Amino acid sequence: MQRKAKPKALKTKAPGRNRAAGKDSFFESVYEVVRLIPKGRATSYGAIAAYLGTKLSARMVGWAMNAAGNVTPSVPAHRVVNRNGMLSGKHHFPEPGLMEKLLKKEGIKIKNDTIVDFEKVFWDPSRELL
DNA sequence: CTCCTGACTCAGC
DNA sequence: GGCTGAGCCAGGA
Repeated sequence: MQRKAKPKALKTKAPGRNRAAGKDSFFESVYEVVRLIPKGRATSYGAIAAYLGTKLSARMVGWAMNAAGNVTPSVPAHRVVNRNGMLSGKHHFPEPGLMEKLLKKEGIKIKNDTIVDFEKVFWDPSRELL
């Protein structure tokens, strides 16, 4: 699925661009929210993105996670999964299986790289935090 | 400065 | 009902 036909430079000063809590980089905001995720819970990129105001671009959340392993303290990226509850980022971890391993350790059941009862462990920042 | 990619998500076919 | 297309923002080459 290659992104063909790129819409040229349409960046007409995105009207949104909501800087959550006035962080220097929206990355830090993502880290903060992820770190706030209670143990035994998980959230989705879209949820975090929506909380930050960039729900239209859940990709950025995942992108931030990419750098998460580079920041301190370590961000529990394993608690962040896609909207389906599937461990999409497990492939990006230092070692495959580490993600579900950590989740299982917290009490979350994983099956086929997918969180069982994701709705139960789902943690919405805009709902729990707000 | 320009182009691309990327751990997503929704809508359409 | 599964897959493809398209949109989003931001950082790196």
